[in-house]
Amino acid sequence: MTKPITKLKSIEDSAIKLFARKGIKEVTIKHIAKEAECSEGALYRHYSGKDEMAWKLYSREVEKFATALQAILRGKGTFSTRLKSAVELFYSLFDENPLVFTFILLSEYNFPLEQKVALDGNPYNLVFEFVKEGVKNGEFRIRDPKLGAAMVLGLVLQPATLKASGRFEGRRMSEKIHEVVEACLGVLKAKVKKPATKAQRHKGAP
Amino acid sequence: MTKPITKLKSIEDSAIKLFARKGIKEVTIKHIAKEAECSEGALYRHYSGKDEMAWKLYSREVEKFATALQAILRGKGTFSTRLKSAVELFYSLFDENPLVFTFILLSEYNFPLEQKVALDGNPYNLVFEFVKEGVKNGEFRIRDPKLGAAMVLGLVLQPATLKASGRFEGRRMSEKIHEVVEACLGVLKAKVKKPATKAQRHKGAP
Amino acid sequence: MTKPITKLKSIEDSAIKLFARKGIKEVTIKHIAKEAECSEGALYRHYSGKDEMAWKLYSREVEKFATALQAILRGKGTFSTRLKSAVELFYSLFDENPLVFTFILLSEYNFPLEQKVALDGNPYNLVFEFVKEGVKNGEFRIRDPKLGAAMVLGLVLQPATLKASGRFEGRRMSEKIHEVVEACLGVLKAKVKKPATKAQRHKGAP
Amino acid sequence: MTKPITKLKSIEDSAIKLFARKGIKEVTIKHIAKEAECSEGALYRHYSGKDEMAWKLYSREVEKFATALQAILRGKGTFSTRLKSAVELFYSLFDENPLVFTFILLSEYNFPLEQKVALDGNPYNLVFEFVKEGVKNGEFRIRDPKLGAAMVLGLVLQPATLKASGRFEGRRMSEKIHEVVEACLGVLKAKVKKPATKAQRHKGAP
DNA sequence: CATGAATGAGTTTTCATTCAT
DNA sequence: CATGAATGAAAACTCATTCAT
Repeated sequence: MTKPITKLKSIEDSAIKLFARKGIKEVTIKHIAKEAECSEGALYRHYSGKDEMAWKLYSREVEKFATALQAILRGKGTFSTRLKSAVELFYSLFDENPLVFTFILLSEYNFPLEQKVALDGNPYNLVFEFVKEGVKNGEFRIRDPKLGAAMVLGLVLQPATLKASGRFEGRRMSEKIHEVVEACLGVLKAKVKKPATKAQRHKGAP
Repeated sequence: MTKPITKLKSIEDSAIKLFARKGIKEVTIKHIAKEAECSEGALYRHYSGKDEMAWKLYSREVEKFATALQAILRGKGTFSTRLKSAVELFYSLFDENPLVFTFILLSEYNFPLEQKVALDGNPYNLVFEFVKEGVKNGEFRIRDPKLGAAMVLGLVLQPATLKASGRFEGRRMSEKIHEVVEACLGVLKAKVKKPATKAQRHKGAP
Repeated sequence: MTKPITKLKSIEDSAIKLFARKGIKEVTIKHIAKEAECSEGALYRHYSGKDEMAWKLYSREVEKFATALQAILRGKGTFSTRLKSAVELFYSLFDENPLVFTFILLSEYNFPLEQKVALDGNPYNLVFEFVKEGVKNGEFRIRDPKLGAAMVLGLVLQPATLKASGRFEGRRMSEKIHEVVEACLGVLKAKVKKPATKAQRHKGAP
Repeated sequence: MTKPITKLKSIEDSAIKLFARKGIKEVTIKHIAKEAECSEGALYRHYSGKDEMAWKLYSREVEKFATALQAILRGKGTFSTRLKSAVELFYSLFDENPLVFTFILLSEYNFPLEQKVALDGNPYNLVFEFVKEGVKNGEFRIRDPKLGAAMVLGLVLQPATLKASGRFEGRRMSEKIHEVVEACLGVLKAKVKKPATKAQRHKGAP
């Protein structure tokens, strides 16, 4: 019954690992087969070819993340709260499985735009929509929501990207959540939720 | 003596253009030769191969930019002023020559880390150094300068990257300078230079 | 498991044949593939390239021969007897498989010296060692063993080389064994074993 | 008047040096031009191409040597005396200009047989003819003159070849003349000229 | 004339995919 | 089914030779 089924898992893990390290184009079927300790032909039992595999893995992981992200961004709470949860989600998942996120982040430009745009719940779109809503709602007071989304995206991703490429020390991205969220809220000119603690008396636009 | 009549320029321009549009790996010698209207062998008089060419072009352009960036970041004026000039520099150059910057931004991950790190005047390092100085000087009050540099970098680059990949409309990046600079200063918790309006009294951590 | 059905043998045989006839440099992958009736890519499953293949085939054949030669030269019997056996070995193998030996003899100078010298059981070294021993033992009375080894080597190889390059007629090198051995013994100033006929009384050093 | 004419000499010397070290096929026009410190096109002023140059240099040097060799082998004196002079000639010239002889020895198999055979005064033919005459005359008593010529050739060339490739120490081949000549005479079963002095203690001409 | 960049045909090499075993 | 050798089309690279300057 519980027979190990196939080497699919091993193949996919190996592929993601190698894609993350060297880029899709640099990785050959031979590499993957070696890493997964299986034959070169094995891959074709599960995918029609290398390109399909790369795209399937990419979109699967992106959508997995996007689903969680969407739940948060479209969820309850103030926009600021949701933003914070989103960053927490991303950095936690990144810490849990840096290879997957490195793969996602670095493979971004290996697929034609149309494909990516068609992705159900493209993260960039989610963020953009979220910012737009926040602005409409009045909680974010940034002028250009599209620019705001782009800046926030870069602000959150860049530290992770540097970490992925080894140029950012520190054990876990999670440690940075507070500062990053604070920065995001500043960029979006979020209303200070509670003048509560004297903390975060941020950026109130005039 | 004798005239150096050469197709080098044509080859390099063609290569950068194609690299920017399709990615290094997707571009073949044949493509470049066709675009440059020369033979395939011509390239090899100037470079030992495609990979070397890509790296030489990348590092040349990065260093060219880094030199200008350095002059600004290490120049005179308050840190905030210099930051503004740096963003202006980047977005103006981007507008002037989007292909070159697209090439740089999207090729980033096609080179092994060691190579990039060894780059004279690596932009990330310049920004990090700049932020650190700004913090030491007291003009920036962000806690973690390394994180700050990463966030600012992402914040500035991401809109350009989206533009480069066609997902960010708007004619010119230059139009965004003001908002981006403002965001950067917020992230770094810059002291408000002139208590101009009473605006921007932000982010003082407790 | 699964059958290893391979064209390796065919590729190697074809390569040796062609290398022997036209020289390594003149032979293209295309030639080999055609002769072996396989695709050009097939070679690369077994060797990293043409040069590696040539060297591997060369060294394999040289070492194969060197092993047999060593067994004889370090074996039992008088030095003269062993020398005779060695010549017999070489000429018999040459007759059996002229292509292989032609390949070896004519490819000699296609490999950098260091590679050849590193060859396990380099035939020249074997012969030199053998002559040195023979001198120490007193059976060979030549003054300069290194020179002796060189001369004997040339004496034995040159007729074969001429044969290999088509300038030496005669069906089989084996027919020449007796005369060649006699010449070798003379060169090395071998003690006359049995004052057999009064022949061979030449070369007697005082 | 005495203007340096051309770089022909420099080109030829460079070519011979490189051919000797790496083999004709391995040497490119670029190599030669660099070594000769001239342009790649310069060569074509003197030769119609690389192959022609190689053959012209080869045949020129071979014929130069062959002419001298012929004068000796067809000259006066006993066959043994002439043989001695021939070896002296070869080893002296080799010592004077090892690169030229290395080039000749190693390039041997880079030209089609027909070309070489057509060479005026092919050294192998000269030696063969000489041995045949010596046998007819009765001074050499070897049975098979063709084999004898081959063996003598190998015996003389092999030490030089090893020297050329650095596997034979000793300052000069000339030092070996006596022993080599003695060996040659033994191989050819030369009549002892004068049982005279107690043995041939060298080359005294009659 | 000399130069060295360009040519272009030929060669080597790569590698996703197929398929006989 | 799994394997890994073979395929073959595409890509990269080489280099003798040409020729504009």
